Amino acid sequence: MADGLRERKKAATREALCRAALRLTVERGYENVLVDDIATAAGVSPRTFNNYFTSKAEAVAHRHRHHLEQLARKLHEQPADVPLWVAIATVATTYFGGDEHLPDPSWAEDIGVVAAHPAVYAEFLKASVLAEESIAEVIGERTGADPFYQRLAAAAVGTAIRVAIEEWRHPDPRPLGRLIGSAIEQLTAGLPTP
Amino acid sequence: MADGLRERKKAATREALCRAALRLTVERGYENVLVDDIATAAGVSPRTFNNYFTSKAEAVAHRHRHHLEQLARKLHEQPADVPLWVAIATVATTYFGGDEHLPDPSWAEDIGVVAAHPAVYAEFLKASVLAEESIAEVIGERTGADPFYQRLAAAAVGTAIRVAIEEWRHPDPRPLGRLIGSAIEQLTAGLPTP
DNA sequence: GCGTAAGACTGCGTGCCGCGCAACTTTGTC
DNA sequence: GACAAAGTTGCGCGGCACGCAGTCTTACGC
Repeated sequence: MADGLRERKKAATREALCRAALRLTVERGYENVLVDDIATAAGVSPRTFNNYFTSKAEAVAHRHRHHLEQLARKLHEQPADVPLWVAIATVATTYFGGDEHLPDPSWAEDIGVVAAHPAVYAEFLKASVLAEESIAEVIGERTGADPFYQRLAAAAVGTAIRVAIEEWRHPDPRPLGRLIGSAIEQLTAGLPTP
Repeated sequence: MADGLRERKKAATREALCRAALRLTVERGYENVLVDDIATAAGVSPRTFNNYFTSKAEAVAHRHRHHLEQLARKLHEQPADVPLWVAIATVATTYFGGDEHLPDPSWAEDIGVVAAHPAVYAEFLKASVLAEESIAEVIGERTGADPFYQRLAAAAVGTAIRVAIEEWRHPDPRPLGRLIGSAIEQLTAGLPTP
């Protein structure tokens, strides 16, 4: 059974844990949050925390992965006759740029704050790469391309979003959606030197 | 003084530490290596280890960063009249593909083995991104392009190498140099769907 | 329904890690 | 040669990740 009570409870706990981890870290700073605090905030024992995440940093970074996987879902829902990169550009700019679609509005800012800690930053990158698997899969469905292309294209998408977020936090006055769009545009143009 | 005894000693210690970390981890597996072991192997006190690296995983992944920064140096040495992406493709394929240029020949295999551990993998990605700063700088010198382009192009190079390494380890029978070349070629062509 | 097996949560205990602190030693400068 | 600056080291501590075993909850066949 893919959707029993068990599964939903687990998903809810994981959700509660990573939300609490991100929120508390934004509020107090990474060093001032104990895993006990996160566990308590999620209504679960400290020991259970490590049944879901292998490190505190991983929990904090997990929401980023979640959102990238949402992106893969949205991409999957795009009509099949839309060219791949048009679909990607559309989804990425609206999901991350269109402020109303995002479940948590301050997310982009939050991860920027949180990723200031080296350990969290590393996990943020890992989360991004893990989510690329989902994106690669969708690209495979759409194009039927070889696995190498799937992974490379998915990685390019992840990279575009990452660089755009970093540029946005620099800060670049342009809105995030526009920066992501610009990054994807330059990539699909073959990165010609301007 | 940029090159006193002090500086050289520090560099030597850092080198010894991350070499030992990588070697021991390849030999015994990440879990079976203590920081004490690494410190001892490098001829330094355990406490000193954390004066150079903030975590064991960081030390293990550091050689990857080192090699990417060597790549940036090689790129810098390329004649200025060579087009950017030709220079990048040349340097990347010869440095990582041409087996004789690499200081440690088994490096590509080693990082593959070592990155099996999630914590190390995260640090491996972080190392890659940190090295991108050096690459971005060189790209800036060569092209005079805006910072956004610099970072995006550098990130694309890092991504191409990462995906090629993962593909190579899958394993794809093609040699690593050729995979990197293919990745860069597809990127500079704008990732057309095959 | 009901019993049983599988799975999840929890408390406890342990070993390792990262780092602050305060000596001590080495390197660089005048 | 003396003084300042920087690096190394031993000590100690708080926290983290996880193995283990017991308890409670969910799933499923009858």
